[in-house]
Amino acid sequence: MANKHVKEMEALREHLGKHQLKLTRQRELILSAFLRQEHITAEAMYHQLAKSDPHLGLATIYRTLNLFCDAGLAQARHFGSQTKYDNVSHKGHHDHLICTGCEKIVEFENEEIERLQEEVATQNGFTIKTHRLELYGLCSRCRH
Amino acid sequence: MANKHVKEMEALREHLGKHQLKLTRQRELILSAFLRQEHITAEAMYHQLAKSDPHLGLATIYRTLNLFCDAGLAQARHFGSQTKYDNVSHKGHHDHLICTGCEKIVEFENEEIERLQEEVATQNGFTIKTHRLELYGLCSRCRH
DNA sequence: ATCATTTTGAGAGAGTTTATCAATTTCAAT
DNA sequence: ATTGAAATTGATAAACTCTCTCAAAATGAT
Repeated sequence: MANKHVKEMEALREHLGKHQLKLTRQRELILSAFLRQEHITAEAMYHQLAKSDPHLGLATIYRTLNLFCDAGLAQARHFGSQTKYDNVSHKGHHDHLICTGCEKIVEFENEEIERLQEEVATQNGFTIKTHRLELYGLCSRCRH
Repeated sequence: MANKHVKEMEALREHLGKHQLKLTRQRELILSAFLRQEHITAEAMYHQLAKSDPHLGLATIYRTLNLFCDAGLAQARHFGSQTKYDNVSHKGHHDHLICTGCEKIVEFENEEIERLQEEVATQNGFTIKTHRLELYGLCSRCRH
């Protein structure tokens, strides 16, 4: 299980080293669990990990997920009242199709859209660092 | 000032009428203030209106802005921990360029991007209801 | 003007995320 | 392997944003 995520583990180590931070049991555990998901909230991860490690604090989950964001492994997305953390380590940037019926999330990438975004930004004198694109609607199953 | 926003006022009246809701002094006041802004949080509007009407409650601002959303005059957008309400009454749908340096927000529309979004949705069996596209970066002034 | 219904204001309450801090763990230097 | 300075953790309090509650006030159809 651990050897599955060597690359991400290495990326975390590198970030820690650069910022005089330490590698802890909790950080390894949370990274491993995080990489098994596509999108997860801190709360959900807390409950999930409580089974194997009942004393892992919620604050630690939040701190660690934010650390992953700093390290470029995760990306936070705010949905209404909750924040979901996306795994962006192993794949490139991606956008989301979200079904408002069943909450299903489909990821997609579209080169052409990305290119047009750059174009719009340039026209307005902006240099884009990141972006978010979310399409909300009904999936084929929920349309009925 | 009031006669500037006759159309929106009429739209609100129509919504109220259809849902057996009442037109109050507060709703008029908040609508008038809301239409003078592009993007505003409930909290900011609360402080802004406190000067002229110290007893206007925060809950009323929230209730009223949500009412405007129902009426199609406003649209809520979640940014990190805060919710901004956009004025969408007088213009069509638009997306945002956001400067992470000075918080400036530039609106834009791009037909081609919208078309490609539809295409992606169709490919995945989705029917889009709404979307949000936000580009984050630095404006020309903040790049230095 | 009357009165059923809706709305308001003020504060309590709910939900999510961050701050605090003593105790513990990490890791570089012995 | 041991030490010790520095970082981290867990538990809880606190902060923050937004909604709920409910008595008092306002609205608008009659």
